[in-house]
Amino acid sequence: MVSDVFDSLLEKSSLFINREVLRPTYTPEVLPHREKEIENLAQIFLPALRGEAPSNVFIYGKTGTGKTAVTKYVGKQLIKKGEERKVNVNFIYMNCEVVDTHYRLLQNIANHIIDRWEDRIPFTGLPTDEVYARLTKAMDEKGGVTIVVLDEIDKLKGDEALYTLTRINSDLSRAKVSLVGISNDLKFTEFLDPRVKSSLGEENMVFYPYDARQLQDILEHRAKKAFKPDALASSVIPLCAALAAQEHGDARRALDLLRVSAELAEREKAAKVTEKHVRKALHKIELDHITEVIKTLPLQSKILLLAIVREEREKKATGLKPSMTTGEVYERYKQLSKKLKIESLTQRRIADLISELDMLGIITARVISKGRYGRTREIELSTPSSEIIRILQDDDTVNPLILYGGRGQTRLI
DNA sequence: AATCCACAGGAAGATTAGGATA
DNA sequence: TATCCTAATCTTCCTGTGGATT
Repeated sequence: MVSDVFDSLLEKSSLFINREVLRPTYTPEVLPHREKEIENLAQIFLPALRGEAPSNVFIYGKTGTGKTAVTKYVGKQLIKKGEERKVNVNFIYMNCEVVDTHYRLLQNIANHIIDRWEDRIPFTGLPTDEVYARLTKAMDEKGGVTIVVLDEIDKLKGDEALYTLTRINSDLSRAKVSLVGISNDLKFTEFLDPRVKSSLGEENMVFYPYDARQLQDILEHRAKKAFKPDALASSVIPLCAALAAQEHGDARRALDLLRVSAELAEREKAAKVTEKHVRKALHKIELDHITEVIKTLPLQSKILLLAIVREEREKKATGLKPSMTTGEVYERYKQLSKKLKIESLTQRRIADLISELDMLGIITARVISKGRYGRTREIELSTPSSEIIRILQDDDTVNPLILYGGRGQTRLI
C-alpha cells in the first residue's frame, strides 16, 4: 500500500504546530522591539487615509532588522483601514533586487495597477517613456493614493528611475504617489542625484540591528506559535540568537536557523531539538545556499568553475598551494570549453565572471602583485571541490567534463 | 631608481534575443 | 513583412599599477 508510507509519516508526532510562522515570508502580527518604528511609520502614512499623499520615506538598516516586516505590516494595516473607511489607498511592495531597471520598475508598478490582463505591459519591447505614459494613465483612471515601496533600493541601476518616480506626481491629476525607499546601504544616498535625495528623504528612519537578547525575544515569540510545548531544549533559542547576533543581528537568519534545526531534529525523529541540531543546521544552510547558487549559474560560469576545480586538484596532486592565477584558469577554461565544443569567451569576460563567482562566495579572488611577474588575482575555492562536483554532476551539459573514460566509469575530473 | 610583467578593470561599441508596431 | 525599441551579454581597445628584478 502506497499510502502507508505517508500514514506512518503523518502519524509520527511532529514537533511543529505551524512551521510557516518561521518562514521569512510570514508577516507576524507582533513585532517585538519594533513598536516605536511601527508607530513612527504609521504616523507618516496617516495622511493617506485622508486622501492626501504622505511624505516620502527613506528607511535604512541592515538585513534582517525588520525593515521589510515593519513596512509590510503597516501597509497591511493601512489597506485594512482604507477599506473600512472607504478610502482609495494602494500599497505596492517591490523588491529592487528582482526589479532592477528603470523600465522594469515602471512596468511592474503599472502591472500592479492595471487589472485587465490584456493591458499588461510586456517585459520588453516598449520604449520606456511609453511605459511611463501608460502607467500615469492607469493611475489616473484608478485615482487615490498609492504608496510604492522600493525594497533594496540600492540595487536599482541608475538613478533615472528614481528621478522619474519622485516627479510622477506632477504628471498625475487624480492620483497621488508616495515612495518608501528601503536600503541596507547607509551610504546609498551619498551618490544620489541631489533632487532625488531631497525628495526621497522627506522622512528618514533608521533600523538598528537586534542584539542577542532581542533576537531571543523574537524567537521565543515565534516559537510559541510554531512548536509544541517542550519541543525545544532550553539552550536552543539562546544559541540560535547568539549565532545570529554574531552575524550582524539578522533576525531572518535566526529564524531560519531555528526552523532548519527543528526540521533536522524531526527527520531524526528526535523528541526534542537540541544544540547538536542547531550546529548541523548552521552547516546545512550554508551548503544549501551554495548548492542553489551553483545550480543556477550560467553555462559559461559552470565551465569556468570546473576549470578552477580541475586546476586546484592538479595543484594539490603536485603538492603545491591550491591557489592559481587568472591566466592559468583561463587556459584551463579554454581547454574545457573546446572539449565541450562550446565557443570560449575572452579573458576580459572571464575576469568578470571570476569576480562574480567571488561575490557569490564560491571562490575567493583577491588581487595580488607578484612583482616582476605581474599583477593578477589569486584564486582559490572556498567550497570543497567535492561538493561542486557533486552538484554539477546533475548538469547534463557540463557533466562530460566530470565523468569521462566512459563505460560507467566514474573518474572524477 | 628604473623597468616591466600579467594582468585589473574602465569605456564604448557590437551582437543577440525578445517584443511592438506599421 | 520590415523596422523599431530595450536589456543583457560579450568583445575590442584601452590605460593603470605593485613590487621583484635589473
